Amino acid sequence: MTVSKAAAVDATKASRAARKEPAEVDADGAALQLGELSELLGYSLKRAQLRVFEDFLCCVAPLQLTPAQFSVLLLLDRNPGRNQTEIANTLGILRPNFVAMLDGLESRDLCARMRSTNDRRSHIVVLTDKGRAVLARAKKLVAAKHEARLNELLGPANRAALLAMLARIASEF
Amino acid sequence: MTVSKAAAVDATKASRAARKEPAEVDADGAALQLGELSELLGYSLKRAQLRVFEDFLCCVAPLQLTPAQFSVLLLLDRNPGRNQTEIANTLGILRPNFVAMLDGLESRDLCARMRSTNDRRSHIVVLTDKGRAVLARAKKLVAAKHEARLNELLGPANRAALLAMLARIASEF
DNA sequence: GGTATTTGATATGATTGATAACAATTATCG
DNA sequence: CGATAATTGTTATCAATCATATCAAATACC
Repeated sequence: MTVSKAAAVDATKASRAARKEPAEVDADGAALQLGELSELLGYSLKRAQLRVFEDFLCCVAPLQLTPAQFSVLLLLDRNPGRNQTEIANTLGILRPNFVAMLDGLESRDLCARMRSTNDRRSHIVVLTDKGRAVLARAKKLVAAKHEARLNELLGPANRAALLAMLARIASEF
Repeated sequence: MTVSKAAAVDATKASRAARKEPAEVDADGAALQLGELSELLGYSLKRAQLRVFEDFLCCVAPLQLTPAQFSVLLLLDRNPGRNQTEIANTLGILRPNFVAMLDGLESRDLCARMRSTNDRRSHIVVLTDKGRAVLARAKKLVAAKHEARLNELLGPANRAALLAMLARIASEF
């Protein structure tokens, strides 16, 4: 996936106009035929996912948050008092990889690790005030710019149906 | 994305039963609340995409093909006489990264590079007989095991609607 | 109490994605 | 024609993601 923190710095450069479309014609007159590729669910899934993440990155660029970072903040806000392993597991992030991720958020004072009093092995991860503020702003940006555009493209009913099917695939496939 | 060639070797290990579900309960009784995360289209999109690729890898494991490799073979079959740049561009692969990918396929005798007679800079990429045979077998596996299961999960109408929306997002968002 | 497990962390490797640069070839245009 | 620009495949290189093994501290289990 292309959701680098570096890319977040100038995510606007990835705006639709300047970007090179995958199947775009190349001054050559004949675009290639996707053929059965367009019937492959996985292919369209990946393409759509890349596009959506790209737009997310762009919309939240002022706050310098990647989708993964945003999901961590959301989860921390919703589930106070949890440790690193619980947060990471819920998001499908491996514990070793979650360490550096938390380091990044903590160095920006968006969250903090606190030793648990019950179990002094675990670090309870808490949102800081700044973290809550950034999350609130991010939510607004996502709702107003990102999800709103998707709603506009698909229509509310289709969007809901899409979401339901994706969730179904993720959990029942 | 986790579609490594190494993973393809033992993709079966990723079968549903043995895998650790992201939001699975951890012997601890309380699963975390996803909250607004479950309303984020990008989140479900990514989750579904990972799951679908995982299953694809598993279904095509006997042929040792990743989704990306399969897409290249499909494209070569459908668009004979094209050079590396055209194939790579269509799939959204950067030219430098496509070199190693082609090396892999060519070393397995699934395709071959031929110098173009018109433009001696370009390499026309052609499917070999073995490539065509592997592609044919892969198509059957994908249709019978992979796409069939998705059809079963969603139903044909929903599957078509999902595909249409994803394609819409990929191309118009 | 002694062993096994869990938690956070480090190190490390593999894979993917992106950019710069280069040689060979071709296109452009004065 | 001939110089310059552009294109093609390639290499090198870097950043980011993902995965595994391992470790010390703390806890759980018998």
